Amino acid sequence: MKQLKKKKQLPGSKKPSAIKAGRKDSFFETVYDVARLIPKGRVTSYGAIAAYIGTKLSARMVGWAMNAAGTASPKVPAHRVVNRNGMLSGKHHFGSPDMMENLLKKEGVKVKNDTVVNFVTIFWDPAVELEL
DNA sequence: GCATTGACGAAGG
DNA sequence: CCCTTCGCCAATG
Repeated sequence: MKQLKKKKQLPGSKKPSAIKAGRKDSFFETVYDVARLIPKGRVTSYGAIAAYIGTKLSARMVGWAMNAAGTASPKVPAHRVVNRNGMLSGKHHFGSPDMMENLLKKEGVKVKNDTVVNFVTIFWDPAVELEL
């Protein structure tokens, strides 16, 4: 990422993060909860979780939460979460780049070239499955 | 305290 | 159709 100081972040852009009022206290815990609900052999995308939570405009935060997920008490199945292309973007964060693929394959998810083959078929959308 | 980054996503050129 | 840029929000340097 080059990011040559394109626009500089505007000072004071701190908006009240209205995250699922009444759900979890932390935005992260909400993400963990949803991630843990992902059935075995199924995968979802960061955007799907973000949309379910309500922060679809900030799918990045979901990925960020996943980063902290590694330190969560029950390990969050972050390996079932991929980007909208079905690509295992966060495989480098599992300690080993092969671990994520291995885990997915173990659950019956076919991974080819760092990408979930039948991603569309096994895609698990919390907004649909859970029907908030 | 400001600048940069980050496991994304959608839109524009 | 591929690549670049912007947006969002939080954390880190």
